[in-house]
Amino acid sequence: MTTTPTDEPADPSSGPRSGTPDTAAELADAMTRAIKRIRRQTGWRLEPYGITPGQARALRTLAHVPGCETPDHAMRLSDLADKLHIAPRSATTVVDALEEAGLVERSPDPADRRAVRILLTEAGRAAVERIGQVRDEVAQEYFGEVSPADEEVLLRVLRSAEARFLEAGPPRR
Amino acid sequence: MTTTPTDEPADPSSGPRSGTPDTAAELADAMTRAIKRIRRQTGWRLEPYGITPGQARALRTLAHVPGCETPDHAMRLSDLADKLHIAPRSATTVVDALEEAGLVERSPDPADRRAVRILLTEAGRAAVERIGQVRDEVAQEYFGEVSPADEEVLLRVLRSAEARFLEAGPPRR
DNA sequence: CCCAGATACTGAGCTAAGCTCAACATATTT
DNA sequence: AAATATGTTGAGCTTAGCTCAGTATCTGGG
Repeated sequence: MTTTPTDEPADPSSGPRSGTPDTAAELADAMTRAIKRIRRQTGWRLEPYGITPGQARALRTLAHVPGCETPDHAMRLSDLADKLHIAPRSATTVVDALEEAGLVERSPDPADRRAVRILLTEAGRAAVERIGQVRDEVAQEYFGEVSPADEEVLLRVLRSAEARFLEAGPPRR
Repeated sequence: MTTTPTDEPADPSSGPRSGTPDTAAELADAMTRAIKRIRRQTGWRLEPYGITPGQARALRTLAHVPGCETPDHAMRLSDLADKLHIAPRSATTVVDALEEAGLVERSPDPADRRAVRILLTEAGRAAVERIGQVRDEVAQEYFGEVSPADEEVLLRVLRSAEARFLEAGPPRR
């Protein structure tokens, strides 16, 4: 949502001048377009490796937790579901596919025999590596020309907006 | 893709300092998180009106073309498909739903009897209005506290990155 | 110690939103 | 006029989600 109607064509020269009340919306739109393109590019470049966008998300999520190699720190299936904002049952399917592809393996939780820990395999770690490279590469192509000073502003602003949002209560609905 | 693994929890205080080679990727991630949250919020707030995210995209796209009230300037179904990056056949289904909901109506193209022009109905225009309001509202909540100066930087950077991208050849694949 | 209720996963079957391929009507070119 | 190209849609498939119910296990109160 808040998707800009004009995706590709959008000419960046138009739009409200800063300070206008709807600059925020314009900002969101510009970011939406950028992210959409970056995601599309990234998806395309991972296709040759047989990694789908959904798998990439899952792998990155799994790899993100510290100690994700060990059966007592790696994510549980339900944790993965939470992070991905999908139902636990759906995470089962995602993990099935990853396991099928040899990128991940289920390991019993040492402390809770109901639970399953998801461990990255060697191939899984390699995939995460590739995903990171592609991600960096694409982002670099898109934002590489931005001056360090501007980058600094961007990051600062995004982070503070994020912090404010998170603070404003847990994701309400 | 290029989706940040840690969605909600991501603490904005971590990450590479600016200037680091992968700042660009960090930027993309931060933007991804922001956009995701904005989209989710927007979707939720449109639910009560019975407007799905997909419909909102389509409506905004349709409303975007100048003269979209007249059967000889309004979008054709295939144009809509292009803009939405979906197959023409899929646009048929989207339009079916919108027509069903009374937000849109098919009108024969005066100049090409194969083609169909998609006109917004009165209700359709009202829906576009609501969508715009919600979009502004959510964006404002997320980016409202950003100083005008920072906003200016953000928009400038996003636009120039966009321009550079578009210039770098039509959406390659 | 045992049981009632909570929790972690998964099987079965559904839905939404995309897709392709082929049919059909109409345009355009030769 | 015929051949080819274009715009839309019917039929049927795929993917990524969902819920609901079932099984296995854990945990807190008696």
